[in-house]
Amino acid sequence: MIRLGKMTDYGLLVMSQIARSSKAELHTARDLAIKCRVPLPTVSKLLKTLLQSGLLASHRGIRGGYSLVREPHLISVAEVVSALEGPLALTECSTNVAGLCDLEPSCPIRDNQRIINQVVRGALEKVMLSDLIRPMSLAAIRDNRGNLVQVSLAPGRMQ
Amino acid sequence: MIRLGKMTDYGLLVMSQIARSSKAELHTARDLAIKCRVPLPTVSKLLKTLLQSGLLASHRGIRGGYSLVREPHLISVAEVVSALEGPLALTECSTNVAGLCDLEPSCPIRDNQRIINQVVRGALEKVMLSDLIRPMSLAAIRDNRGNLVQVSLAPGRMQ
DNA sequence: TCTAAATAGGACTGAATTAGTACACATTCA
DNA sequence: TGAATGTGTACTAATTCAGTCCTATTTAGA
Repeated sequence: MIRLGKMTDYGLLVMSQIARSSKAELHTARDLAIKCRVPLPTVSKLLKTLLQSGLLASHRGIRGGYSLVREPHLISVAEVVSALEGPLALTECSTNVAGLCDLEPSCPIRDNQRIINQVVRGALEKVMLSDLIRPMSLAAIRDNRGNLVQVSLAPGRMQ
Repeated sequence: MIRLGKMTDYGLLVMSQIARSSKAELHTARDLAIKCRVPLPTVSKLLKTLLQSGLLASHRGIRGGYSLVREPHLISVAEVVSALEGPLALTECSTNVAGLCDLEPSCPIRDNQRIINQVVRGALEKVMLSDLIRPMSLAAIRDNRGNLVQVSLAPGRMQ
């Protein structure tokens, strides 16, 4: 249905792992790799990216490690996804300077993308990291007003 | 931010093109290719896929062509995207039979995916094809109750 | 009944992207 | 000073995707 790269999956996994402990606690790349069962170099790469995006803080040197810069309920899935998928152009045309695209000035693709992006982004902004750290029991997310909304996890076509 | 393949973009474009005329009218692959400025073989491929997904009906032979099976306001973007992106496993693990994944039984990746998919799908189900066929002026989509909701198309980081 | 126009289906290829690895360097603390 | 840890860059292998081509089938009309 919607394609999140493997890296993004791992990233969410790593972030939730960090989110499970107290905010101040430091986690080394090695520890996270073991706990998440993801190869160390890959975790390391992820952590660097998340650091650069300002979602993590790092301490170097022996006894170093990574920690969240905010509480889990203040970090949205949208932020993590944005960080890892990059400021992504949906297709090359989104990055065109005006005039390059021969469908200009009323490029319908571009409009479609804008609409869809807006909708999807809005949806992901409502899911917070704290919603992901209860592995088995989540059945609701927060709506715009912070109220819990039922999420149907009914069996069925999952795409 | 979210990656829809080029094919999906084209697909939405083609679908909206068909949706612009009356439901009964037939459109040949050639016509659609010209109007959408997408290569004919590509359009042809798209149409076949959309046909198999039950979103289009076809008439063979000379004077043949494709038409929508439902009114544009009854076809959601989610349906078109599902049809074109395939019954997509977000990562390989979504298709595993139980036991293959060593993170079982409480695979957090899987749960994350389920949550995110649910949220995104819900969002895309609210955008109908008819919302895409007003290229320049769309500023609102329908919410769960069918009311128009403002969509902020403010300039800014578009991911 | 023949022909042209159109869909149907599958095989193939080149290119782009991504996941993952490796290595050299920098920093911190005991 | 040395060990543990993060930082940054470059590279490679694998996968996926977009796009093309070819051939069969169906239909309408001359």
